[in-house]
Order: sequence, then structure tokens, then C-alpha cells
Amino acid sequence: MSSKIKIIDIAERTGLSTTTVSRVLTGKAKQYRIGKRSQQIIEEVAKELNYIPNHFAATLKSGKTNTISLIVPTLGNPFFANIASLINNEVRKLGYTLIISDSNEDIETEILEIQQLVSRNVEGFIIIPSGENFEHIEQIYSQGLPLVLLDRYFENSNLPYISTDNYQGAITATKYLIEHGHTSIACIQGVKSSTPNKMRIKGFKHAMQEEGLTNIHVIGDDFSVQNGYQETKLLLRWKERPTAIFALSNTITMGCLKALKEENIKVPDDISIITFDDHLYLDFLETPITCIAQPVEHICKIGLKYLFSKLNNELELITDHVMLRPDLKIRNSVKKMS
Amino acid sequence: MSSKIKIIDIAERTGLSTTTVSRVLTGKAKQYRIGKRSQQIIEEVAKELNYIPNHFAATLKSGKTNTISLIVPTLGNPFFANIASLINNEVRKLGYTLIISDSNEDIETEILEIQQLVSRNVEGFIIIPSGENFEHIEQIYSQGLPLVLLDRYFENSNLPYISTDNYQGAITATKYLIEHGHTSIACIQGVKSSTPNKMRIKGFKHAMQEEGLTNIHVIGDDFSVQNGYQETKLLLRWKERPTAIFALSNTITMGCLKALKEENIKVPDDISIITFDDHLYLDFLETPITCIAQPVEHICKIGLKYLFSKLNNELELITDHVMLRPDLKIRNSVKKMS
DNA sequence: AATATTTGAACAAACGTTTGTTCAAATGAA
DNA sequence: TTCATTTGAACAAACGTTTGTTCAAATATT
Repeated sequence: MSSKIKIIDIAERTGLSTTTVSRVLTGKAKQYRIGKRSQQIIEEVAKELNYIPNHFAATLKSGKTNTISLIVPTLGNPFFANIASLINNEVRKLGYTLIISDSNEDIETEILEIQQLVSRNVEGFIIIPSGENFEHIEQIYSQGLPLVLLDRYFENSNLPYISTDNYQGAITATKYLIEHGHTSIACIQGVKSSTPNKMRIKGFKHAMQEEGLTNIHVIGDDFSVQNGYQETKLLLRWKERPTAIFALSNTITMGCLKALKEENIKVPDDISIITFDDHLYLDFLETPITCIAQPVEHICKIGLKYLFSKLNNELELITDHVMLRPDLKIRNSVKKMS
Repeated sequence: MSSKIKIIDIAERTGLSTTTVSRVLTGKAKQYRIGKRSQQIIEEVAKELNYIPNHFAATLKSGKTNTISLIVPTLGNPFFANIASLINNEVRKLGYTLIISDSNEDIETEILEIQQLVSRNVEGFIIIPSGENFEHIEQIYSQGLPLVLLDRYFENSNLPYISTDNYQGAITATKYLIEHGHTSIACIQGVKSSTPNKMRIKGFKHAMQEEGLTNIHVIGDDFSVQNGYQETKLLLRWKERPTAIFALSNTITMGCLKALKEENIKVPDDISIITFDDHLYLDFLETPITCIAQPVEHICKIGLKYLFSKLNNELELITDHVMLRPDLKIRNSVKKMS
């Protein structure tokens, strides 16, 4: 580790003070009336020595990090990875640095992660939470840290969020199935405690009941391929096999397809599928899958807009709770029953 | 922003010095013979006040961050997102923090990103580089920063890397096509300057020539869906249409499939496909796609092992350049020509 | 009882910046 | 020439930890 170049090295080299060097290098030359010549020579020497400022010293003194953080449940899920990529690009454009964290769908890890980020003086948080607890989030929020939840949120908390109207989305999906003559529908859910899941289940049940359907099946308990696979395997053994599956995420659908393939059940001839979340590949599958697509780009953009307006203390009256309408994308995975 | 709790607050509350508090809170109590009672009361008060150490102050003094960083070209590509997720979990187990950065496939961003990370005293780098330049990487490497490249590397540099044997992989794929009677093969490549791409092209050409095939088509220039789509659209207009496509990444394949679907060309009846990179969905496509699968988990694990042995100054004689064998996963996208 | 050793904890100096304030020199005005 | 103003830059005190060293009290040894 070659001994690093410090401001004082530049000061000595140029015969100027650390104060002056610091002010030039942080772009405050005009403000403090540093001479043109001094500016120039400082910049030259800094470049020549390949000076990289010590972020820790700077932050310790100034308190400013220009950094915000994004916590996602797992980057293994393309839905979240995609969000991470989108947000990363936007944040950079705004002159901030983004620290991306993967909480591994584990609340303890999430809590730890938040602690570390706070101790790193992160100035704002974008969180897709991993559990049903939110005390740790409310704690930092109440300390005044700008913060916004994406996708997942909490009903009995008023932490700000941008999400999809999962309730409506589920109703749309369910009604679509019912309109196509399906009355026996198995809904494979994700993490029971997560709000999106709750809302989707609520929408599903509501739509079923409204149509007078009482035979309601909700199964499963995880947004994973594994869960989709297992539950599908099981439901194929029911004495009265459902005619349609409503999968509550793209990962669950992936598992469904795996199980169906193994059992040689054809979509949509033998069973129909509709899923939450869109993805490019859904269009190229053996049977393109009809889905409820979330407006991911919008969620990200609005989330960032919200966060930065907080960050800049803009007092615009933006609502703290935003629900965006999902889209029904009709493809070929739902059969019209006669 | 409520004024944060500092070590001195705990010191005052407990009647002890900041020195003692610091030593207890960083687990050096035994080493410095702090009394049991003192330890206990300090820990109690720290918890009670919800003390979060100021990472910047600590690092500034100690120089230790326990942080390593991962730079990927884009999290939008599941291949990289997957790597990020895998590495994140492993790193955490090792008691380190991982900062994940997305360079957006842009070398300037990558350079900036590395600068920021260096100024954050990151102790090690895992990089999947985005361009053909590597001076900036060699610079930090020569400063003694532990570093390893994953997947992509540079031929005329001896930066350490863990990668797939892309040359062999391409030969395997090409021979597989040739064995199935294909002689007119279009190879859709990714970023020309990237080493994996170069090696794959080299393998492709080598295998073709070895079989006496001189009609070699290499087209395209990006690891993107867009590129796969456009090039496929174009090649379908050739007067002599190739009987097989060798796509050099999963994203390119995605674009291929989109184009083929639009033109109503069936795989493998009308055209065969083989691709680099495996993914769960490849199995569920209309035609499951035969692929050259990279040993991603191994790449990550070996990469981390390498990095941490450097980090801990273990002088084990580990090679700096590791090439792992890819696997041919045979599915249904290649037709036997008669 | 006198000396040596152990135990427990504090002093004070870093770490590399940023920043409110002061100060001298140069310039302009009268 | 004298006083006021502008210009350019330095002083020195933070920021919140960590850590080499010192020191007093308590205990053990002779």
C-alpha cells in the first residue's frame, strides 16, 4: 500500500495552505476568492499526484456523503435486480452515489445492514423490506432520515411508499380467469406477511366472492421457485384438480412451469396460468404467460422523485402513499372454458 | 436529525472515559483489562441509547473498513445479478460488508466508481470490467489493493482473474452444431473488445476451420437483447439463410427468439440455436435451448477464496489465472440435419 | 513493612479533511 | 497621501473515533 497522497502533500508541493487546496478541490474557489493561478497549479499537482480525497475525513468533518442506499430482498430475483439497475442509473445522474445492499430476504440481515448504512452517514434510504417488522425502519425514519419504501410496505405504519395497487391487480387477474369460465382456481402465494401478498390475496378472495365463488384455494408461503414447484406438484394430486393457477410472482410461476413440465401437463390446454410480474422471457415460453405487469419504471422514478424532494427539503405536497395501477398483459396461458 | 449518540455521551453517562468505552465497544475489553462491571454498564448504556458508531471517525483513525466491493457491468443482466447475490451472501458470512456497484457497461462510470470506492477505503475489489481499458484497474492493483477479475479479463495484462474457458466452450458448442450436420452457422457476438467474446470467437473459428468449414459468419457487437434481435432480423434476409445460430449470451438469445417469433420461424425445425449462459427459464421456453453453461457458483467461490487469501496475506501459492470448464447442456434447440 | 506485580482505567495525540474567522497585501477612492 | 475596500490566502479549531502510553490503586510477595 503506497502511502497515499493527502491534501497536505499538495499544499507543500504548491507552497499553499491545506485550506486553499481543499477549497479549490471541492469547487469552492470562487466563493472564497482563490486566485486563478493558485487554482490552476493546485489542480495540476492534484492530477499529477493522482490525489484521491479521503472520504472518511471529509465526511467526518462535513457530515455530507452524497450517498443514498437501496436495500433489496435479493438480487437473485430479476424483479429486484431490475429495480436496482434502474435506480442506480437515475441516482448517478443526480450526482449521488448509490450503495446497493442485498438483505437475503432476512430481517436480521436487513436490520444489520441498516445499522451499517446509518453509521456510514447515508443520506437517504430506498427500502424493499424483507419482513413484517418495521420498527427498525420507523426508528430511522423518525430520526428524520429521508426514506421511501418500494413495492412492499406496511399497512399499520405510515412509512411512505410507492407500490402497485396489488388489490386491484389481483381482482383484474381473478376476474379475467372467471370470465374465461374458470371457477376452480388455485392461488399460489408468496410470503404471507408481506403487504403485496396480503393485498393480492384480498383481491383474489374479493373477486371470487363477488362472483359467488366460495371454493377458494390459497396455498404456498414463499416468493420462490421452490415454493411454486412444490405447491404445483401437490395440487396436481387433488381429487378435483383446479382448472387455473394464479401465481403471485414470476418466481412462483417458474416453479409451476417446472412441475407442470415434469408431469407433462400442458398450458393452457390442461391447466391455465396467470401470474403477477412481467418479464421478457414470459413472451417466449412454450406458452406465453398472461400476467399482471407492475409499472416498475414508474415506481422507481416516483420513488426517487419523492426521496430527493425530501432530501432537498422541498415542501411540495407530495402524498406519502402512492399506488400505481398494474396492467393486464394478455398472452396465451388462459384457456376459454366452455 | 436528532443529534446522534457519541462515545462521549456514553462516557459521561457511565462516568468512564471515552477510551474505555471505545475498547469495550470494539471488543478489546480483555486485551486492555477492563473490569467486568465497567464492561457491563457500558454495554447496557450503549444499547439503551441505541448507540451507532460513526464509521467515518473509526475508519479515519484505524484505517480499517472491513469492506470489499463488487463492480458489475449491469444488474439488469440476470447473469451478473446472480453473481452479485451469490457473492453478497458469501462475503457477509466472512464478516465483511459488500458494496455493490453497477457501472452501467460504461468505462467512465467504472473509473469514477473505483475512485469513489478507493476513497472509501475499500479493502478489496471484485470487478467484472466494462471495457477494454484496464489502466485504472492496474493502477489500484499496483498499489497493493487485493483485487480479482471475474468472468471478463484482459489478455495483455496479468491482473488475476477467475473465468470460464470460453475458448473451449465455444469449440464444444460449434462442434456440437457441426456434428448435427450444420455447416452454415451465424455467430452473434457481444462486445467485441471483451476477452470472453474474443475467446469465444476464436474457439468458434478454430472449430469451424478444423472441420474444413470456411464459410464463417460473425455478426453483432453487443451483449444485449437489442443486438440479438436486430442481427437475427438481418440474417433472416440473407440469400442463403444459415441453418444454425450460435448466440454468445443469454441476452442475445432473448433477442433472437423475439425476432424469430415475429418472423414465425420455428426452433429447431427452421433454424437451430445454441447459446452461452444457462438460466432456469431456458428449460421452459417453447423450445428448451441447448447451452454452454458457465460454472457461476464456482467462479464466485474461487474468486472470493483468492481475494480473501490475499486480504489475509496468506502466502499460499494460488495461481492468479483460473479458467473453469463450462458444461454443455443439451436440450432441444439443435436439429439433426440429414 | 517495604517492595513488586497486577489490575483497571485515563491522557492525549493522532487520522485527513472542512470551515468560520482573521489577516496582510493590493487596489481603489478621496 | 491617506483611508476604505477588495482580493487572496492562512490559522486553528473542529469532526468522533482509536491507540500507545502512562498512572494510580489494589493486591501479592518477600
